[in-house]
Amino acid sequence: MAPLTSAKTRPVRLADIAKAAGVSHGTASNVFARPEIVREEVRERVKAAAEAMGYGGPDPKGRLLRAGKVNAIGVATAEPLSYFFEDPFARVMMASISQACDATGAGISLVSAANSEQLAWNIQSALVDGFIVFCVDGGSKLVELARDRKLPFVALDLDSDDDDEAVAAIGVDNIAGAGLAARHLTELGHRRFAVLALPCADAGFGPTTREQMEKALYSGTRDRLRGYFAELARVDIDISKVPIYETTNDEKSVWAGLDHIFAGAETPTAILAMSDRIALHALDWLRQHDITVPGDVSIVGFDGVPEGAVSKPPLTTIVQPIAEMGRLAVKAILENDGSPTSRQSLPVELVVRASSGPSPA
Amino acid sequence: MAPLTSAKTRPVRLADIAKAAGVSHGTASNVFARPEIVREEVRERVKAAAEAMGYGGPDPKGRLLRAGKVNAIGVATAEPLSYFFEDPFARVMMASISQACDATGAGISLVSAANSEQLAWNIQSALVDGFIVFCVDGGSKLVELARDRKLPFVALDLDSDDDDEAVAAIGVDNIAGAGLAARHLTELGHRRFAVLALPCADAGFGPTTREQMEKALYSGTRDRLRGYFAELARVDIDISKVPIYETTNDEKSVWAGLDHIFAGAETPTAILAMSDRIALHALDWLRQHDITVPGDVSIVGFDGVPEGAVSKPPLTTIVQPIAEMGRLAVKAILENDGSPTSRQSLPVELVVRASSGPSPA
DNA sequence: GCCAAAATTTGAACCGATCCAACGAAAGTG
DNA sequence: CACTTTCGTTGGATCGGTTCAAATTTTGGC
Repeated sequence: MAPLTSAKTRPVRLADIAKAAGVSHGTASNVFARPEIVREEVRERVKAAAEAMGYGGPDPKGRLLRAGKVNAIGVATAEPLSYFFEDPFARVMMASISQACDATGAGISLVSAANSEQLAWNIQSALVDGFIVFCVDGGSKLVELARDRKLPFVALDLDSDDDDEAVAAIGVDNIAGAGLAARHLTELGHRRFAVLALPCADAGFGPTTREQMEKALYSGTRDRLRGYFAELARVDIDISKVPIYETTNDEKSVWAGLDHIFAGAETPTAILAMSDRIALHALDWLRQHDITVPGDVSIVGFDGVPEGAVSKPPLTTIVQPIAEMGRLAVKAILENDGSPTSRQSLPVELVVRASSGPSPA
Repeated sequence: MAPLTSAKTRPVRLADIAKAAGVSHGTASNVFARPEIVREEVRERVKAAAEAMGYGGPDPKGRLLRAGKVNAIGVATAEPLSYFFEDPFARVMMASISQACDATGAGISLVSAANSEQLAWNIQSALVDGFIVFCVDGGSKLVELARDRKLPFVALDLDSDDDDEAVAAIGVDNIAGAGLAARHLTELGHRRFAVLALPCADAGFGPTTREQMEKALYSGTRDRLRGYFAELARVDIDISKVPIYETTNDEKSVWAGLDHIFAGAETPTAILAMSDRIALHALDWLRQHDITVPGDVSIVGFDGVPEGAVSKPPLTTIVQPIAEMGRLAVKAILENDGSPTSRQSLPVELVVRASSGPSPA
């Protein structure tokens, strides 16, 4: 084949325009990186050559290798990428992370490890200066992978049991928070409880037990349950009778859970929901079944997402300092050069709104 | 200074462990990239060396340069990064973009060009295989920068006037959509209108005019206005009397706009809101001022965000095929090797819900 | 017009990997 | 035993830039 035009249009490199302009590539590089140190005449010549050859500026790929810094932080989760835009908790967290990044000019790379095949690879090949790992589920595997990259990283809401390793982690005291929720309801006179739990095992939902929940993948789940039950036990409620329904944090499983719970003879007057998302779906179910909140049933969520403030009725919940957590996480990545800092546990707060009231009993 | 331990802990490179294991760097590379072609004994030796020296696997920076593909697409906007998580329209769009990316295993890099200093740099240095540009505002500058990278890119909702250049763009027919909204209201008998507009000039809000709006930075704004007025004029409404209030798409400016509009002697019975976000804020204002919707005032939004379906009352709006747009955009990036494809205009649809009704007059 | 100082430009080294042609050794074949 | 294959390994080229010490040109002073 004779060269028709130029066959494969191989992208123009800096070296090409250097040659075309008759300067060394060192000078060509300077034209783009530090134009002020290049004589004007030469600068114009190089720029003209670049223009003529359709050169789109120095390729960041090349620069990266030398500079070392990507100027972006990776946010990793074991959920699909859309989790970041659909889950209320994640959204609030991401909004605060992104504000912190904006302030410093850093970019954000979203990396998902939803299927375990790509999981490892996505994390291993992410071009980032550090990781923030969302540990909602399958956290420890993610943390391990992220740590193997030897980059600065922070785990959000890491497994509290997992502190054998010195990893930086930012979380809240789930046990105390759950205790707060339970106590709020017992103080209102409730004695018949039900728990709508976050996922425990892989991708299933249905009634479960305390023993089962102790194996939860994500320790936040475990800790919240422990917190609930410690408080209920404290006021002599027979915790063996409290139904626990494991959900997948979505409408379908929550509704199935409530179908199940309210099918029993002795229906609860108080529901402990492990996330606001669960609680909000529950509110929908209760409304559709003409069960008044908080008249017939009280419900307390967990997280403190903005939607909870405008739901019908507004949700009593345990609010996490989500924005603060995001800010701290970014700060930890950007200021930390790799060495793990200590784990931080932030306080949670009970915010009483209209979804909880005195027991009807 | 005598070398205490090893001074600056320079990160371990593949070459280091190759030396330590007594193999060539080619073989060391194979151990990680294609372990099956390396003899087991050697493989183990190299892995052991890597482990011992704390090597975190091949650095993607290096690989990138050779491989060329980043396996991530960049999503750019002139808004702050948090826009992606806070704006309802952006969220829905991002959710669909991220689903498409998940399906192909691509990552997502969020790049913001909120302040014009970083603007250029952030886009120029983003490590991505292509760009999806959100053109809500300041679109053309962004598009220009993105195009200069000579990477595949797609503009979402690009300026309709800007088609002098062959850029791939995916958008909706804003004029037709706005026309649909206006016609819906005129068919309900409305004659007194007000328009709550999207930002037109830089970062300001207040009453404005049609002439002013023609200069809108973002042509979607311009086109929607044209669509509204073309329809109103068609049914002989005196469009010179229709107040236009420019908002910044947030609560404060929308409320100020309504304060302004309803302070006048002849209050409107129908409000054309250029975005659902504006419409939803307006709904709040109207409720607080005991103006019933749609009894006293009808309102029609634009975009079709999910929140509109659950507002009080549910919002009549022009829905854009947001998910479809996201899917097409990702497809265009991933399948396109750089050459711009044609612009596509997707159809919009009027969805009548409860925020619009017959004129009270 | 000569020399030192200042301003530019050069070219090689480097960033951290992957890829591949070539080579050596072990295994298989006649 | 010489002769192909096959398998594993090597080392150099390459990706596309940045950086910096040294070389070169300009400028300024006298």
